[in-house]
Amino acid sequence: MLTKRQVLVLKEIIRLFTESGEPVGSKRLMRELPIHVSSATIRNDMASLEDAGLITKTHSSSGRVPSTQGYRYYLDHLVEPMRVSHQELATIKQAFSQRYNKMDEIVAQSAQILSNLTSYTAISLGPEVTNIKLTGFRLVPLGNHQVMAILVTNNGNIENKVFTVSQNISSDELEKAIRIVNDQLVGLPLIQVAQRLKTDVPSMLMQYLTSPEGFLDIFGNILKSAASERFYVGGRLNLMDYLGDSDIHELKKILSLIDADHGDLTELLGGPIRQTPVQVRLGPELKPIDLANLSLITASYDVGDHGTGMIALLGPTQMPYSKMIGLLDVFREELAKRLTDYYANFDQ
Amino acid sequence: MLTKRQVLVLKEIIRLFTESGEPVGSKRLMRELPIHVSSATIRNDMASLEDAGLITKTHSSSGRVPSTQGYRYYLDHLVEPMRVSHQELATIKQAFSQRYNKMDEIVAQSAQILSNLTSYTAISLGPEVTNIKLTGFRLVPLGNHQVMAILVTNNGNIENKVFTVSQNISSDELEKAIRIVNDQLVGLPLIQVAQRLKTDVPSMLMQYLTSPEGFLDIFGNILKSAASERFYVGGRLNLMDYLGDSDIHELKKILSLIDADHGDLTELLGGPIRQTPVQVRLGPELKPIDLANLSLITASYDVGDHGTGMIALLGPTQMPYSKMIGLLDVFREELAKRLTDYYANFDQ
DNA sequence: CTTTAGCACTCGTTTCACACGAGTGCTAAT
DNA sequence: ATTAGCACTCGTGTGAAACGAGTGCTAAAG
Repeated sequence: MLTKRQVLVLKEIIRLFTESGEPVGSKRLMRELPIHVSSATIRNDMASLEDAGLITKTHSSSGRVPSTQGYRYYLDHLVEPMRVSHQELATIKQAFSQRYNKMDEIVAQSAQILSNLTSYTAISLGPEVTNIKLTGFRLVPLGNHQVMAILVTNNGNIENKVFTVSQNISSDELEKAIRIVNDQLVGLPLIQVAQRLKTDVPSMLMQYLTSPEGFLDIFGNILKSAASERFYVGGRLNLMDYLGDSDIHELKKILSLIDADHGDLTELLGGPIRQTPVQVRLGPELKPIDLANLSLITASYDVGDHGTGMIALLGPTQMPYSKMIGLLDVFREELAKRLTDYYANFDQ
Repeated sequence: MLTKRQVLVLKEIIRLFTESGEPVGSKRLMRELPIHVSSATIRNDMASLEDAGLITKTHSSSGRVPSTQGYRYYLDHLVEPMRVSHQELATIKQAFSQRYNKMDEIVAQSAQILSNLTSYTAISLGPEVTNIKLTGFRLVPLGNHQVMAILVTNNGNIENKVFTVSQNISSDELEKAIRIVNDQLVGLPLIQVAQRLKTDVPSMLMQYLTSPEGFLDIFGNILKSAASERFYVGGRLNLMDYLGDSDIHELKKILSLIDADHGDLTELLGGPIRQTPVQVRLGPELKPIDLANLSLITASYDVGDHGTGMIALLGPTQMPYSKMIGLLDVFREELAKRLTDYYANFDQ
């Protein structure tokens, strides 16, 4: 069990180390601490903290640095989120004040805003309803054997792809096929749509199309990309600022991880989307790779019926957590509000 | 004027420096050169080359390194493009052997392929016809006040955007408006389209739409993005490998330059697209910023009536130019061929 | 006139010794 | 329980010395 003063010392070590980036010694602490005790006393406390594994030395006679466990303890018991200033709140609102035509645009921009605000790297992931439903499907002939397929889902996602069809399918036949899709499949969750695409839909299409395979390919293809998660990353290059000392290979590894869409990033954010408060995960606690010297703050945001999304902030372990946690907490609310507004616009 | 042997020495210095990355000394040259002369003789030649400004020392008693002028001389008078192996050619063809549905996909992939092939950074820019023409315009209502606008141009570009319209415009009115656009504007160069959008088109639309402003906004907006150039970059992160020694700020500067679409990149590639052979520009010769230790190989590719595009390779100054120039020369042909095939598919 | 052997010289790199100082742990006194 | 005092540790910085790859120059040989 830690004494009151030991807790104070730990907090101060974290504060000073975050500010200066240098190991903190007992004399320095004596000057900075609000209480008046000698450096020897502080040294005793520091020894206890080290025994508890909360701080370490960089070498046998250096100042102390918070350990991963030290940060963990701090985050679990000591941090108190800082309130964001009115000014900052205004900046956020201002940044969101554009007009958006697609849900994705808002989510993408939120990563941008958050990275600008913090000078770290932000990752955002659109709200995901457990069962996205199909609300519309269109095929638009563009001439020259080209067709654009458009798929609309109830979470506001609009997916489109251009396909080249081998022979000219008569637009009459297409019309009918599209009508079948819209009559039979609209309103169903995407998972069910995908299922029926393999079972009874082909035979229904058979009546109108001589070879429904091409059509099914197109539909299946675009269905797949509508169902897959999409990440947006803002401030990739900020990594270079706060990862300064570490070597270039490390940097490349992290950038590749972030740029590789799907899969790995989902794991980094902690698996499938679910509602969580603002959470901090430290480098060694992260999967799929141990991001030494980095930590990740994640938070979910809630858009009611339209699902739950995630927003995350990747930065150095020596982050001003108090401030960042407060910021993210406000930010998630703003983002949720902005998305709710967006949906309200054409939902009723 | 350089003697035959001096030229040989220069070539060998460049070759060895490219291979090893270390300054080349007279003894090393004596071993590697095909002719048998003493190191003293070589030293004399090296002194002449240094007087001519083609090589320099890193310090007063080090081996020699090619100077920018030295590389310039080499590139202007000495390089002979290496033939690409059958294997490599096969790799290129193989990489292009997918099915493409959009012209952009081919161009984007070409940057990817080229960067994989070389481990450098590749930039590609789609073929640009001096006067792109409008070949089609569609508006597809998606429900919920949303409309997707699709614009097709004769260079195979397909641009689409989703808009939210304030009040429900009757689809009847829209139909008519679209017909006007298609009847009046299709076949015209985009520049003329943009012009007429400001002059006589509004009054024509007036007959069918009560407030054509919204429509014109949409159309103008999408027209703009169809007309703007688009760059594709492959192997951004390779920069980290070949820029290893240089500092992290340099790296960030270059990455920002590359990631900032439009504008700066056009300048880097040497202004507006035109037909050029494979060209090498060295760091100090580059605009808008002096990319010390880097050099840029550019080449245009020609797709006949469908315009001329650019492809470029950014790498370290110590590149195996002979090989890279040969490669890029073959690559431009392959890319042109691939695009020609693509257009032929629905052009007749 | 060109080439070569020889040699003194330069300068970056590595190694080692040494001093400095910030910081520690421990002990004994308060 | 706190504090003053002190020996000890260890990273950092400095300077001298040894090393070696490479150079420029001179004088002899071809």
